[in-house]
This record gives sequence, C-alpha cells and structure tokens, in this order.
Amino acid sequence: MPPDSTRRSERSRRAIYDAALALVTEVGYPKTTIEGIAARAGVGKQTIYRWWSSKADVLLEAFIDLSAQAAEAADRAEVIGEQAAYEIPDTGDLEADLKLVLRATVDELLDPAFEAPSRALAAEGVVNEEVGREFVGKLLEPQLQLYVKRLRAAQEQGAVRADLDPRIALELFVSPLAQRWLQYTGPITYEYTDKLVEYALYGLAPR
Amino acid sequence: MPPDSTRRSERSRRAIYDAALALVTEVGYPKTTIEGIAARAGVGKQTIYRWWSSKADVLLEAFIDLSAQAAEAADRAEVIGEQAAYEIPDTGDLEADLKLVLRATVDELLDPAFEAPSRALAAEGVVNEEVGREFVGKLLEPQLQLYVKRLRAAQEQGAVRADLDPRIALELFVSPLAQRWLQYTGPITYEYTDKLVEYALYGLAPR
DNA sequence: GCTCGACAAGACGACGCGTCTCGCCAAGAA
DNA sequence: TTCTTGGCGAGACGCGTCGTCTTGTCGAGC
Repeated sequence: MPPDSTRRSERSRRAIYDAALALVTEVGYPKTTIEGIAARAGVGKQTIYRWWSSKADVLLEAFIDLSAQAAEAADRAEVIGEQAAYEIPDTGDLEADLKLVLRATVDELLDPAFEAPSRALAAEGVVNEEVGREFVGKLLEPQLQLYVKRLRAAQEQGAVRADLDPRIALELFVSPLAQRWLQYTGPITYEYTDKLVEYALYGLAPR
Repeated sequence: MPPDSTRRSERSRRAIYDAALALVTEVGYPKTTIEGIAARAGVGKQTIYRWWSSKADVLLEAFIDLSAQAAEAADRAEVIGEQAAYEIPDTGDLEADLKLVLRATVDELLDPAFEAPSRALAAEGVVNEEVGREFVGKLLEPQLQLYVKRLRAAQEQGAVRADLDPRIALELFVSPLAQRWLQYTGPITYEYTDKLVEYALYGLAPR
C-alpha cells in the first residue's frame, strides 16, 4: 500500500531536494548516488525509496521545485526581459521580442545552477523515454507554449504567415539552440541566436 | 607503458563490438556493463580495460565501426536516395533534395539497430563533454558538413542567399528533427520534415 | 496515554566496479 | 628447434552502491 502522505516530513523533502541539486552540481550526475543524497540530507535511505522511484525521479522533482521557486521570485520582482519565465513580451516587433527572449535563454543555459541538473535530466530523458516525456511535459513544453502564444499573436498581426503551424515554426529558432547546448555542436552566443531569428523569419531562399 | 597494438587480437575486438551493440539494444545503456560485454564476447575483462577507457568509449568505437560498415555497404550497392551517407544529391531543386535526405534520416532514426546505440552515446555526450565532443566530431559533424556543401552549391545557384552562414542555416531544419528525436518533443514524420524544409527555405514572415 | 506510521540509522546480500594474478598460446628471436 | 615476450581468457579480490529489511525514536491524532 502507498505511504500516508499526510504524515510526510516536509523538512526531509526539502533537505533531499537541496542535497540532490547540490550533489549533481558538485560531482556530476553519474557520481550522484541515492546513498550520497541521503547522507548529505541527513535522511535515511528508506525515506527516499518511500517517496521516489529512482535517482532521476528525485532530481526531476527537485528541479521542478527549483524552477517553480525561480519563476515565483521572478514574478514577484516583476523583472521583465531578464528571464521572462511566464510570458514572452509583445512589443509588436516580433524579431526584437524573439531575440530578447533567446538572449535570456542563452544566459540561463550557461547559468551553472541550472545547467548541471537540467543537463542531467535531459541526458536521462534521452535514454529513458518515461523520464524524457515527463521532463518535456512538465518543464520544456510549457516554455514552448509561450512561443506558440506569441507566434499566434504575430499571425494575427500579419507578422507571420497565417498558414504555418506555430508549434513547428518555433522549433526553427529554439531547436538549433537546444542542440548546440545539448550536444556541443557549436558555440552559443547572442550573435548566433540573433542570426537564428533572422534566418527563421526571412528564410534561406532569396526574397 | 601502452600495450603493443601489433599483437592485438582482431577477433576479440570484433566480438567486443558485437557484444556491446547487442547489449545496448537488448537491455539498454544503463544496464549494459563491462562485465556483461566481456562475458557475452567470451573475453576477459582486462582485454576491454586494456584498450578502452570506459563503457562509453567502447560503444563509441563500436558505433563508429558500425557506421563505417553501413556506409561502405551503401557505397558498394550504389543505392542513391535511400540512405546517402556520403553525399547529398544535387538535382538543382534544393527543396526536393533536402526533403528526400531528411526523409531518409527519419527512417534511420527509427531503425532499431541504430537507435539504441546512438541514443546511448548522445545521452552520455550530454552529460560528459569529452564524449559529447568526440561523438560530434567523429559522427555528427561530418554528416552536417554534407549539408554545408549542398547549401554552398545552392548559394552559387542562387537558391540560397549568399550572405548566410551555411553551417547555421542547416540547423534550421536539422536541429528540430534532432530535438524531437532526442527529447520526445513531438512526432517524427515525413510531413513534419517536409514542413521544416518549407518553413526554413521561405521563412516565417510573409513574402 | 496509547496507537500508528514516518522517520534516522544502518545491516544485509547482490552485483558491477577496476585491479590483480594465474596459465595458455602465438609470433618473433636465438 | 627452443626460448622469450606479451596479449589472451578466466576469475579472485576489495570496494562502493544497489534496493530491501530491521530496529528503535518520535510526533500527531484518537
């Protein structure tokens, strides 16, 4: 039978999240062990096995929690443009808006606190379809839907062709950045993401 | 001191490649162990540790070998269009050529014999920069350079703007497919890759 | 005050790690 | 031919982590 969640220790849960994120950052995902997380968190191993099914599962929840905290903090501070986790700006200039957001994404991808855990989860997701789909569903796809929304607005404004599928269109500038980050296929710079936006909007063929 | 490669057993090398590829396909990368590869190949563990530094290293060489064999076979058969590992066709119609090659790539990505090992290596590469760079340098980048060559030809033909960087341009249609495959962010179909080519060539903005 | 179940701690057998020590055997030297 | 060399298959070894199980503690609700 499942454990009684009303008696669950919030203190342990938080300690486990913190320990998991710290260990992944410090020693890397492969050397992060359940035993290590338990020891660091001052927690019995059984407490981890009681609530999570695997190392990846722990890290996924820890990272979701971290993202939620970060989004909340950004929301409170009402900082626009630095890392708009909740919405993509709409100034009426699609090209400028996309360039701005992609530059912010570049900053986030290179932020060590986010890089280690998200790399670990992405890697696990490549080889473990269940983890992959959960990672995408809970973290990646919601971000991508922000682009869908912005592109739909652009279609109404006439800045993007009305017959295009926004969910595919966004991949033209998001996926190249993602691939460079995931697979080290090239450098990640503002100049690069700016070009991606330009190439995607105006096409490779001459006008 | 390094071992004497002139006395190396070719028989063992091949058996190790075969065992590694088979195990990754059958039980998955995480459950593939050096001990398991050795046992399956009928080989002492030390023989593996003598010539390779890690599980990823073994698999990388095994997969490179597999790819080389496949390319050689395709070359011999002179099959054009099904899986052109050596060159991208140039019929003068860039859109058609790219659609054809991307459709072939879709087939390859869904081929079980290639999928398991290449997923495993990609995953390892995400979290292990050294493996990642080797994977890219030896396997991925050579493939991408075929697109660079084809796009350069298209630029000379006037089918692609002369001021674009072909190495970035190719990412508009290759990376989205790669991301969907790696991260399960969406279905992979011919219709999808066809659209990628169209969107990339003619742009998102109205003409 | 009593019960119940999560908790920290850690013992347990299983297993893969990477290193090592054995004979065995084939190729080149004497 | 005989001798030497070094990779070879096999597997023992100590170590660390796995996931499970046991023990005693503690706090919340009846």
